[in-house]
Amino acid sequence: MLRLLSLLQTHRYWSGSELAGRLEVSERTLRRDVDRLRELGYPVDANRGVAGGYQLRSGTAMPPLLLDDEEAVAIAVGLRTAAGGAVDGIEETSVRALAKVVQVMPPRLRRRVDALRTHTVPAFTAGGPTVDATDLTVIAQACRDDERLRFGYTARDDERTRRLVEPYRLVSMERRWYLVAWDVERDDWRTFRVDRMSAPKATGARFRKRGIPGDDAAGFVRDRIAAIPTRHRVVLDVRSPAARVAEIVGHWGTVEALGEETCRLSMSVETFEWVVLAIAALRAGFEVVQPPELRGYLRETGERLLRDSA
Amino acid sequence: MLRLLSLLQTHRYWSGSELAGRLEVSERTLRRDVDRLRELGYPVDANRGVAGGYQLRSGTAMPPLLLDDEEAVAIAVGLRTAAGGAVDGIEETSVRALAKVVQVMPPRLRRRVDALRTHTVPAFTAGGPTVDATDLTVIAQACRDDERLRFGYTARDDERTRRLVEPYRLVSMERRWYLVAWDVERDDWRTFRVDRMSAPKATGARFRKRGIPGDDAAGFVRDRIAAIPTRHRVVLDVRSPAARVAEIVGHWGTVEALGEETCRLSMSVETFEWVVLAIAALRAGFEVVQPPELRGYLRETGERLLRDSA
DNA sequence: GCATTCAGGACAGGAACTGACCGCAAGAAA
DNA sequence: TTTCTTGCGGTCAGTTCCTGTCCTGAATGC
Repeated sequence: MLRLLSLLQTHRYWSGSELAGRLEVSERTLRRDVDRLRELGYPVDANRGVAGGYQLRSGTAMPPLLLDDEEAVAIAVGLRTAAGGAVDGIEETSVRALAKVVQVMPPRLRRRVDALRTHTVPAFTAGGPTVDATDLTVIAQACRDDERLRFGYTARDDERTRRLVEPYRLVSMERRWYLVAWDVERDDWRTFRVDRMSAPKATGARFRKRGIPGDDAAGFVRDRIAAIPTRHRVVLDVRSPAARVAEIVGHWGTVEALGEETCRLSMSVETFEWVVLAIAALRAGFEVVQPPELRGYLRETGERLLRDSA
Repeated sequence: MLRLLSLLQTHRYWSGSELAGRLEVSERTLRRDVDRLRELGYPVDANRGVAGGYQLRSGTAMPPLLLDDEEAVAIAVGLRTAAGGAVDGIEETSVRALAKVVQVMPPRLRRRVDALRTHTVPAFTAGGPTVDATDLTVIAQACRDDERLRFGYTARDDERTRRLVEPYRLVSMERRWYLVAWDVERDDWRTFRVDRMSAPKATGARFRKRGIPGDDAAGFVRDRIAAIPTRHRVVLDVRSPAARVAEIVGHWGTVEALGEETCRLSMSVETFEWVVLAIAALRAGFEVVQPPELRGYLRETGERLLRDSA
């Protein structure tokens, strides 16, 4: 049954006799199995006549995915980058899915995933700390399974401590990961920045989850974070046709034509380096509309470039 | 049976009675089912005594993955970015896995994936053309299923044609996707850059795959590509401690200490904009070691920054 | 020691799976 | 049109194997 699903997933078309042979059953049984699949909600199309066969179409629910080794590795790697913040808005889900995949993944595949990590083309966080996706999954699993977690933590003042907590939830906010947890030794709720944690390990000891005050982990984190890394809203007027600008940096912000040869580029960035990158890529004159402090930054950078490239 | 696997995948610990209740079977049957799973090679651990239960460990093979909607979306999105070239070396596998996932994905989920695409934080291809992952999967599926493919193609000289081909294989090379296919109308093997293709559609007509000359699609592409986009090898001496430089741009190249306060940064980039980004992020003096033409580029960019930020 | 929880053998009833045989229908090619 | 291929589905009998209900053991933690 599962094998049938698996075969249907790998190759789109199969003839009845081929499938029956592969599964070592009679063709009648195969037809019945196909029927069963259909009853279960997996739509299997069939074509009659010469060169007919079966194929699995998309249905209303995800069927069990039967992956080979390589595909599993690819999925894990993809989720890893997504969890790292490459795509907005699905970090949490990615971590959850990653935890699930990693949990059932044979160790040899896990090693391959780890090996590939080193080859990741970095999303270039421009100085921002990166979190290790492996740690992230450990934490996510501990949250899910109500297991206590032990880790080292470097506080903002560089003080290093060992912590034992009852993890509550992972929260992704402003490109950073936070763990909301009950600190067992300090007897209180705390938030931890994941990039400041080291070597998190589930102790294996389970606990009964307690309710968080306000019942809103994300809100809790938001309240706790005094200094949210501000994103800057940047507006530039560029002396280049809107079409060209859109082509080069379009997926980065919005471009709005001001005339034949000029346009306005608006984008939201975390640090000004990205603006420099955009300007470099554009190879066109520009004018800073907003914010004023960007001018000083650009001037300073320009001076450095000019002086040191002599 | 599958439901049991699914439950074991979602939550790490389950007590026997809980599982039995959820599946509406007796506990004896549950134990037998667990046994069966174990015989199938899925290692289910069990803990006795108070607070005991079952958990799914990683085994020697990937079990069928049972995903909920959100997880499926996360996986598709992750694979999408990986296929787009965010991670070196697994583009091909990612596309294969993506094709598989997308094929069985209910339409409503597919729409969610598409919706999320627009929110993708771009890997900032700095002017390089981007391929649409949806097109990529269509092509990959056509390759896999031996279906003819119809699409529009814009050649290097901007000439637009309609093509009907028998797709052979997708090849990812130097951050670009190429399709190797037998052009039915031109009666010859051709390579197509995927980013130059528009609206690829499988016609549904299947064909018998022919062998490619040399039996090596990647080699075929390599031979056909005259101008491979060259990557520049850049070496900079930076007036900042190696540790600091490594922290900021370390995942981007290699850092080697030259003294207490200086170090050498080597990286391989496709375009010089990235060097500007690195210099901006470093906020430190530097000296270009290599290549010489980088100096001119930096000077020009510096001048523009200085002039236009006034 | 006791409660809890998993492990697993024996047994009987029954559901469901299987293969064999059949005629039929739909599509493609001659 | 005819013919061939391939999928569709009904019936039937045999048998596998799944299930629930006993039961006793054994490990774990209080």
